[in-house]
Amino acid sequence: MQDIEGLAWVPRSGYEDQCLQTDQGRAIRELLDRVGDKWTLLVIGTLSSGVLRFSELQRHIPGISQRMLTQTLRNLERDGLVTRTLHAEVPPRVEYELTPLGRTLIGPAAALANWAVDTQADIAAARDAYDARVAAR
Amino acid sequence: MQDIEGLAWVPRSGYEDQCLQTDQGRAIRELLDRVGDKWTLLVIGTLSSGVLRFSELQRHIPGISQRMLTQTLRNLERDGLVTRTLHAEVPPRVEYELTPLGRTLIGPAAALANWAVDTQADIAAARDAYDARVAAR
DNA sequence: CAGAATCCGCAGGGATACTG
DNA sequence: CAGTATCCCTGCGGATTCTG
Repeated sequence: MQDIEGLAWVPRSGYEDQCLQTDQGRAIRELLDRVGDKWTLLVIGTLSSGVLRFSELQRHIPGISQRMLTQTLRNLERDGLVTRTLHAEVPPRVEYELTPLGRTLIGPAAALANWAVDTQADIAAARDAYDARVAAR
Repeated sequence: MQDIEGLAWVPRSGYEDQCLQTDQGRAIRELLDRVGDKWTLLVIGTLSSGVLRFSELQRHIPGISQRMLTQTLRNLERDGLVTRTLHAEVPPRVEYELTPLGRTLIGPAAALANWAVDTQADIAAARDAYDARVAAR
């Protein structure tokens, strides 16, 4: 863990320095590289409820292809956020589960998801107003 | 604001129902559509420290092009997260600022950014271990 | 200064077919 | 069942040029 107090996303004395050029900027980039794609957050959200096997995951996440589910799970496994357990049976059974590290992402991610839900009405209204303003011109 | 208690990203009674097929799934999609691109979170993070004009924003966010800054700001303005104030001078001066609604995003987004910083060492280690395991085979 | 418009490369991701 | 491999296409975003 490293100290990030001076880099948090909050007002500083002013904004004279370029607060996003260093660690904070990199943090955001890494974050987006890791969970900013189309499926990762959905997979994590689905796995937050417990262990699931491949086909179950696919059924829980409508629209995801085999290819993308595999790819997403591999990346998560590589990052240490998900474990993959292959049971040597026939037919094979593979179970996926969030690691303790992966579970630490649930809180922040859920907060952001809840933000999306809480603000959707306001944002839709703002959008309509904006579009009306543009159309009127 | 609508009730989302039953849809939060937490363990439910089990996972027998498809928790991501409805509101929660849509929330994540909308979230990613809105802030999942390459620059939006960086712009919001930069504006969290106060009012900035176009050129200042561009200087504070290394690597962003005029095109993408403009586009990002337009979207944020349209969603009601940022205000654009054109001062009728010559040369023109345009100032951008987070709206109260936009400011509500700072907390959740910062939490996620901090997660990225806090976990980067663990994730890098997991990655190295994974790659070593794969290379050894 | 703050943009609008245009061109273009390439990576994310969908559809499909095949395999241990 | 749980993948892998291949093809293909869309659109994100960079570079450049032009304007009020």
